[in-house]
Amino acid sequence: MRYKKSAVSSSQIVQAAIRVLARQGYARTSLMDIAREAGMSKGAVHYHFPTKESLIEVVLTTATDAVQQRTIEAWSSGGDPLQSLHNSLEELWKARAERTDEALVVADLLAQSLYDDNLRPHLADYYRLAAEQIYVYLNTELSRMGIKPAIPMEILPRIVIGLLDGLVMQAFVEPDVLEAADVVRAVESLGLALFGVARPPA
Amino acid sequence: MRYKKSAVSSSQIVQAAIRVLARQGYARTSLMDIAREAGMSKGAVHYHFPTKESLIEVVLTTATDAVQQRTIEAWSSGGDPLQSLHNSLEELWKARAERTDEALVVADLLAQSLYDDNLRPHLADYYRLAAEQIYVYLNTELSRMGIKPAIPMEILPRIVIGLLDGLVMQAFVEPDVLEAADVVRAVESLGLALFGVARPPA
Amino acid sequence: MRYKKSAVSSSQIVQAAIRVLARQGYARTSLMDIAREAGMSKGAVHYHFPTKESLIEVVLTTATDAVQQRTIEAWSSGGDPLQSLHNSLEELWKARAERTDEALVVADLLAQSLYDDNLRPHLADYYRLAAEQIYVYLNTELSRMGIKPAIPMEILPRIVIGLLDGLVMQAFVEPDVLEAADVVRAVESLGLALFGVARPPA
Amino acid sequence: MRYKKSAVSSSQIVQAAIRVLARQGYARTSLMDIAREAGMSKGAVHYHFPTKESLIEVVLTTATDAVQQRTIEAWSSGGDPLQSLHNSLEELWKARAERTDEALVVADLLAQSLYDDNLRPHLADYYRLAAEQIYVYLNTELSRMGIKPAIPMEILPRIVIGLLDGLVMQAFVEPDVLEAADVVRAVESLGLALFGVARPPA
DNA sequence: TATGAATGAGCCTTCATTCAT
DNA sequence: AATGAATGAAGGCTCATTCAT
Repeated sequence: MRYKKSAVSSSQIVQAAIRVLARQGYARTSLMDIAREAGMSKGAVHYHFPTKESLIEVVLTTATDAVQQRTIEAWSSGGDPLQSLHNSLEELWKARAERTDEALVVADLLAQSLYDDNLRPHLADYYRLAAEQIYVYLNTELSRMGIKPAIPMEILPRIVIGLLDGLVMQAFVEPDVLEAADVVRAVESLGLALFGVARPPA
Repeated sequence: MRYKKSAVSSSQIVQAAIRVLARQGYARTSLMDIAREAGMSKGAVHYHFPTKESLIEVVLTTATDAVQQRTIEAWSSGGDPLQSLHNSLEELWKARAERTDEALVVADLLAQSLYDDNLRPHLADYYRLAAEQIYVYLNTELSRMGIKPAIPMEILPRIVIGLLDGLVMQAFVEPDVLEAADVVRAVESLGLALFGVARPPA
Repeated sequence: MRYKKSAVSSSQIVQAAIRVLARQGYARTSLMDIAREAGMSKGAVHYHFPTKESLIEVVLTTATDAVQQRTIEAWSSGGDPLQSLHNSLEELWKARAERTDEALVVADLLAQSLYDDNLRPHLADYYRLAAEQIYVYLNTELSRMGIKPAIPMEILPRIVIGLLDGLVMQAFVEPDVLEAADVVRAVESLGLALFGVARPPA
Repeated sequence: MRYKKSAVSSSQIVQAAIRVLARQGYARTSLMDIAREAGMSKGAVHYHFPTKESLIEVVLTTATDAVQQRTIEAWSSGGDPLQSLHNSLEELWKARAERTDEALVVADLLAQSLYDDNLRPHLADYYRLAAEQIYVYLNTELSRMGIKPAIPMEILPRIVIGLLDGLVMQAFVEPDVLEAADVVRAVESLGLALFGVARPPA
């Protein structure tokens, strides 16, 4: 009973932290802010997470998991391969660009991780996992369609992720420059071009 | 005379700030760190830049300018269009991925800018300028080669920048996963595929 | 049965506290440290000792008792009076200087007691008891030997204690400066000189 | 001019710290207490002493110096050797037992030093210096008087210091048990007994 | 133009204590 | 009799900022 409460409080804190971080960014967020958002005392936060770093680590993995989780489902769409690719790309993009709290937190902590040795491995994992997902998906689909990509399959997933992440940052900085439909269509064209397949008319 | 000295000190501070920020990241850098690196007192820094924000703004524009400047030269290579494209892409990549102080600072402040209304416009400018450069270049080259891209020319530069920026973040997080040659070759293939041109053998 | 268990836990806590205090000193010891050493929760410690002060008081009396107890036996050696004195002094010294946990705790809390009105009386008792012991012993021995000291019998025990305590602090601060044999011999000479008796050759 | 101010403030802080420590003891004294006593902000204290430890170190050396300094003068009394010894012992005692702020601080930090590796060396120095002073004095006086002590000259100063320090702690714990006159007379007798000299009648 | 000194708000963390279970 | 959870008051420290010189 008491243990359950701890788990509940613990995740309340993490969720609160994600909300505050999404709103203010890491550099401007104090434990007090998080405690207040979680409706607890500062002491309670420290009871569950001995240091700020330990909390942020959990926050990061939680946020990356959320972003990841949202895309996993998108891969299994089956049916028409072209339509499936389209849907998957769209979800991949939305999961990052829709300014969900988790996506914002990942983007922010990504920069932090450049200088924080505890954070960096988590982001490396995040990239690796995402790359794997895409690799498996593309490998299946492409062999199903009997075509070979123009660039090595090992690097292709990294390209996809990089492209999306980089575009997301632009979208965050200039919200009106990039529209979802345009981006998806462009990425799609790009992907198809690689395999000598013409994009179907919009 | 006095003005010159002031300008010298001022830029010494900015350069010192770029070095320190590249080393420690924004969230872990204090004005004291910067002053020490610049060989001055904290008071002197405040004399030249009334607030920390005002200094960071100048730092950001200086850093983005440096990254920008490095690529401008790359565009004018002329000669064989394919070779020219290759060279330009390579320089574009290196300017971001070589972990120069300026590139690191831009990557770090990019995240800051999500929560800092003073910083964001500068990054928007940076993106806009880079996109314009690429637009002009591609427009010229493509019409020279008489081909039309498969995706709108308006969005194409954004794609290129996004792709490179996104890949750079991965390279920063996992230094050994992406090698320059691979990236350039892949991006190149990607670009060429868009225009139905096969990449020349390595 | 329940009482016994309580008493057991209670004394476990006190013993754990003595160990931790001997290791870290009062100023650096928290109730958590003590609870952990005792293998209990913080709440359990508070169940047995409502406040930290109340625990420390018991710790102090326990520690002084232990130091005291160890010397009591030394007094009853009988036999050759000179040899008896020698043995007693030696034990008196060792009980304090051997860095037993209890001796360290007494030394540490002695300083605390200067500012803690609850602790001071306990130390006063400790001194008084030790002085009494020595008084009784010396009185018996001296009258048995038929000699009179050169300084008042009332102050003599205080002198002995003071001498030993003061030397112990030096020994604690500089472990290698004072060797047990030297100290005992010196104190012995001192004592004997007071009564015009030459110390027997080593 | 500015430098002087710094030195002044710095020593104001140290003096304030000594007053507060003498009043409350190390374990109960915060930097805020010291800042308030010094009439400055907490930040100012940290400006002059980066850490609490660094301040305490200076406080300790200042306090031991003060205690030391007070006795140095006492040694040079010249004249009748017995009277000189008496005066010196009296001053030695008073410097410790009169509850001057410095003496209290030394007594308190002495216990701290058992667990603080930065403090211990300072106290070792304090003991060493005091022992040396006494050594030189006694050596001169005794050879002037043509007598030899019953215990080794190397250990004799340690005995004197230990005796006084130990008695001081008793006096601090039980202010009314030990009176200065009694102590001095007793110590004097003790010293003289060592050399076979009868103490002159009070 | 530059410095040393000082401020004060805020930060992360520790800790004795309370309390429901 | 004991625990896990939570509190809230300090505590030491950092830091952007101000100011007299």
